[in-house]
Formats: sequence, structure tokens, C-alpha cells
Amino acid sequence: MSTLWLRYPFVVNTVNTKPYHHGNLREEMVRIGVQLAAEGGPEAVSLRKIARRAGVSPSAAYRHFPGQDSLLGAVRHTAADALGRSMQDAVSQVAADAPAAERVIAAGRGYFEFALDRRMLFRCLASGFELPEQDSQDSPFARLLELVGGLEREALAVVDAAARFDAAVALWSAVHGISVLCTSGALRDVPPPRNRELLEVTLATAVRGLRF
Amino acid sequence: MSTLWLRYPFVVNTVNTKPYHHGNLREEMVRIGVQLAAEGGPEAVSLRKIARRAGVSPSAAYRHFPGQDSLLGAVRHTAADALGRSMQDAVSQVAADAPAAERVIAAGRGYFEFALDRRMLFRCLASGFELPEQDSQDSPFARLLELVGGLEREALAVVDAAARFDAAVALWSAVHGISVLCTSGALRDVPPPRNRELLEVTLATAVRGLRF
DNA sequence: TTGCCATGTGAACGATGTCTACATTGTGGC
DNA sequence: GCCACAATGTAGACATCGTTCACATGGCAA
Repeated sequence: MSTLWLRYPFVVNTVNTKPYHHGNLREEMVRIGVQLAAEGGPEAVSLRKIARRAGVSPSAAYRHFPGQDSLLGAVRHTAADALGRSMQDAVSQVAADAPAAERVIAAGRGYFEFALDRRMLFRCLASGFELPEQDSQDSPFARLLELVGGLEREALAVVDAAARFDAAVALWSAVHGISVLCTSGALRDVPPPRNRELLEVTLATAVRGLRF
Repeated sequence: MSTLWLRYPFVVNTVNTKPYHHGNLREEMVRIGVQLAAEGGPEAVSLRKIARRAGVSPSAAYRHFPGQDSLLGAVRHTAADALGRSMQDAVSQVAADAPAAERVIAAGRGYFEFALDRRMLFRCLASGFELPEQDSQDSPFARLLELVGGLEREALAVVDAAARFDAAVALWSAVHGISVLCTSGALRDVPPPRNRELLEVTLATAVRGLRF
């Protein structure tokens, strides 16, 4: 009981009168931005709407972001992390003794599943003009490069070491292309067993094409 | 001389006092929209700006388009036509007796060159959520399907007839993917002999991957 | 306690998409 | 030739948006 009495002023402060300072507004705005992006795509990420939902004035955003582009950039960054996680999850479910090609294909599936599962967020990501993403070691592309390296070692495909980057780009292009086409492109209405078939054909073609 | 005198009132009517009715405003607005898109990408296609440049009030646009989305759609349609022309030009420059694979690769090059050459317009195209494009016979994809058919006939690749569509999708994905990556994606800063190398690797990989 | 610095507010500006009521023009039926 | 009607364009308003600037508030360190 006494603890309840002691907590009373705190309750008043958070429920009836909100504090002047939010606490960590930046993270909150990014969180809401991701939510808006997931609902309505990149054009739904409005600075004013985010501020409104965060219970804050529009100009408060400018204490944390130079402008809306920066906010959208932060949202994209978060989305990119989620994409990477989706890829890694898919890869990590492949048996350790499976051939390396299986891992590459699993990464592609993870990419595609993320795109289909969270179309709007993926559209937001794909519409990005700036993707610094120079986390090098942790970026999805770096991971893909590593997987291609696995292909080399197993000689499932003969890939010249200097051309590893090129091979990764070819794979990335195919996966990104089919993902865009099936989420916001000409194939976006293809229903779901068929779109997975198209993914599989595209993946198989790309991987097979790495052999000389 | 007399003809000059006869034309005089007409000159006055077009220069000093503009006519109340534009003539064919719709086409003009689409033309200006394409121009704006080519300069600043899809977000630069503003209904009001187009109306201003056309010398017309903003609400006039609503006599020809239900809304801005429709206007942007018309702009995209025009851009898509240009893309198709770029592909066809590239294909038609291949010698008639060249192997069919050459034609497929040429189509991919035409696609890519359009994307690089008119980045903003291509971004506008790629950001499109709706692409009806059910012109069937004339659409770029239909043409690609035909080219893949050529591949079958020459047995350069063994493609089951029922899987021709899938093969075309795989090719399309690779070409679209590398185009997006090199224009607005992670590879957009790769300078121009290198990005063509990446294109060639991607194209070769995709075509080679169609063999079983 | 005081004063500074980070953070948030309020009002304003110009721009945008869209709507409604009204103005102008070309055209087909008498 | 005239006139009503449909097509087309205008003016003004509204809500929303991104952005800025002067000011308010609060935590924290000297």
C-alpha cells in the first residue's frame, strides 16, 4: 500500500500530465516511422504524422533529424536490418553438412519471404536512393559474398576468386529483381504458390549459371 | 507578304492573348510530366507544377485525369514505351544470322542502357505500383517471351515449352535487378566501364543458367 | 543556487493534392 | 444564324505537408 502511495505522483505525471521532455524521442519516431512504412509504404512516412503519434510537436523532430529524408533513412536502416535477419534466419536453418548451394538459395528465399511478407516495408527499402550500409562485415551483401565463397570451396561452381564479387552481384540482381517484380512490379498479383515457383526457377537459374 | 498579313491575327491570338481552351492539354501535361520525371524522378512530378508550366490552372488537370496517380500513370506508360523501344533498337541491331542468345542479351543491354541513360525516368518506372501493360503483343515482356522461344528453337538452351514463361521471368528478374541496383540501389556509384562488366556477368549468368 | 545546453512548443510560410461553384468556349439541332 | 448543352478552364477554399524561427521548459554541472 505504502508503495502505491509513493508511486502516485509518478502515475499522475505520466498519465494526466505528460512530461515536457519525451525521454528518447528519436527511437520512438523511428519506431513509429517503421510502423507507418509497413502500413502504407514510403509515401506514408510523414514527419508530422509521426510527431502526432508520438505526442509531440512537428518541430521537435528537427532536434533529432536534419529533415524528413534523414528520418526516412533511419526507417530504411531499421528495415534493412530486418531484411538481413530474415536472410540469416533462413540460412541458419540449413543443415550444417548441406552443400553450399543450399545456403545461397536459402538466403535468396529469406530475402524473398521478407519482401512478400512485408511488402510495404520492402517497397520502402527498394525505393531508397541512399543505402550507405557500409557496415561491411554485417551487411547482407557481405554475407552473400561469404556464401559465394563457400560455393567456390566446394567447387559446386567454378568461380574465379577475383570474380567472386561479380558472382555475388549476379545472384543479388536475380533475387532482388524477382522480389521487386513480385511485390510491386508486373508480377505482384501472382498468387502464392505460383510466385514461389517463379522464385525457385529464378534462384536455380542464377546458381546454375555460375558454372562455366 | 499577303500571307503574312493574313496570319497576323493568329499570331496575336497565340502570343498576346492565350486562348481559353488549350487544345490538347492532356498530351501536353503528360509531356511535361515526363520531362519533370526525367529531371527529378517520380517525386518531382507535381500536378501543380505541370499545370503551371502548361500555363493552366491546377484544377484543369482534373478534366483529364482523376487525380495525380493517374497522371503519374500516364507518365509511366510513356516511359515504358521508351524502354520497350530501347530494347527493340538493341535487338534489331543484332545480325539476322546471329544465335538467339545474342538477341536475348541485346534486349538486356537495351534495358540496362535505358535505365542508366535516363536514371530518373527509370526510377519513376521502377517505383510504379501499377503497370497494367496488358498490350500483350507489344509489351516488352511479350517480346522477351518471343526471344526465349528463339532460344528453344535453336536448342542453345533446353527449355521446356511450358516453362518458357518461367525462363523469361528469370531473365527479366536478373536484368531488372542489375538495372535497379546500378541506378538507384547499392551499386549506383559504380563508374561506367565497371557497371557494364557487372551487367555482362549478370546477363551471361542468367542465360547460361537456362541450360539444364 | 545559478546558468547553460539540450530538448520541445507555437505560429508562421510556401507548397501540394483535391474539391466546389462558376466562367468560357465549341458544337450540333432547330 | 441561333441557342442550349457538353466540354473545358478558372478562382478560391481546405487540409496536409516540410521547414523555419523565436521562445519555453527542464536537466545538469559548476
